[in-house]
Amino acid sequence: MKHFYELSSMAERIVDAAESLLQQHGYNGFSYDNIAQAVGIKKPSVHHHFATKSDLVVVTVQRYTHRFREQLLHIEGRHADAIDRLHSYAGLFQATYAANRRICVCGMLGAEIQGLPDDVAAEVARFFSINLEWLADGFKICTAAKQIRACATADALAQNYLCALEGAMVVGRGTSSIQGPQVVGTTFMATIAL
Amino acid sequence: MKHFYELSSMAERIVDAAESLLQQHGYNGFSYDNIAQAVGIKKPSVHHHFATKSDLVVVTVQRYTHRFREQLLHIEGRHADAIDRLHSYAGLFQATYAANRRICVCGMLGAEIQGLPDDVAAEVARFFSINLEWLADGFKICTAAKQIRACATADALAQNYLCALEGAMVVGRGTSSIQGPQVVGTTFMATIAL
DNA sequence: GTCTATATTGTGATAGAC
DNA sequence: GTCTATCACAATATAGAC
Repeated sequence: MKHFYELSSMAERIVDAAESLLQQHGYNGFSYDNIAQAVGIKKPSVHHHFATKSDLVVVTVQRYTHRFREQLLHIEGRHADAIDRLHSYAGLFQATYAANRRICVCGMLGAEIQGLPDDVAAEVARFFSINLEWLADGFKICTAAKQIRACATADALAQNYLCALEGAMVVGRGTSSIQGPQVVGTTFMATIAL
Repeated sequence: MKHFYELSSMAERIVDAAESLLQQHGYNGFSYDNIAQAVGIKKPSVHHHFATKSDLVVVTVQRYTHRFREQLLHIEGRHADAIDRLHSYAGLFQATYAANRRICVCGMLGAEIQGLPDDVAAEVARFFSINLEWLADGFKICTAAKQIRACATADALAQNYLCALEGAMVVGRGTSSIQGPQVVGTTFMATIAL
């Protein structure tokens, strides 16, 4: 399997298309032909770059997770305060949702997880683990610094925050809401504020 | 379109199968042949009961929503206290998730909403509206009775609670967690407790 | 790398016999 | 109500020419 660092420019465009289609229609909702049309080549040419659909999606999720980690680092660079970092975190989901109500790649794949290839499922689990760990670290700092009320463990708060944001994308879509995950994140942070 | 009240026993079994398949694989993840095998008839016989897939799914969601409302009424009958009612609400999601990690029919369809037939999308929106309204009423009572901290509006709390529970099913699946939405609901209620 | 052509299987849906 | 047979099409994937 190719690493997303060594993708040709066409392979990169294919992954771009796959990411977008995954966010809008899910694993079972797009085909190699959709990809082919999106990037302007024929179906078999897509197979030349990614032999199987599961290959393509694994690489797509790996790149998605990698970029997410870059964003987390970016937040750490911009905000010294843990509360500010956690607040900014919701902005990552908001930015995705604001782009034509796209949802998190792993939120979509999490819903579809039964019937997904094992290697895809493993990447989804990895994405959530990374996020839960990052969030838990943030909530630990807030708790230790007494910046939030001691109402739950850092792990439980991390889980709640992530679930609320992922759920906000799904519910927002279901209700055709223009309002995105940010407001849900803001409410959550308000409920645990001192 | 048939109403779910006047379904023959075979039609009922077909809707049972559709509900289960929707919760596990989503709209794009099951076929009429899957249904046929689940209930032990052939594919064209399924079409005899539900002419199109969108017909079948609309009726399935309508019945699902109806049963959910029955459960809400049941909760109101068992609990006089609004806090208890809201806590019980999470149990509805927990029961679904406990059955082989199934997720909410409308959580799944909400994620897939792009590309779904319009009449299906309308039923999904209706499910969420009903739930948000019921929850908002509960949080209004809690707020008025000063049973919770005044940290957000009742509408915002309702939205947060529903999103957290829907998200918990998706994230739980993605991480192969045995722990379900109940614990997320409990954490949320703890964060707004006095 | 890209293409045409094709294999194979699955899909939603219909016709018409029983 | 159920079946066999079939349609028209879309899916993932491969072979092999250019």
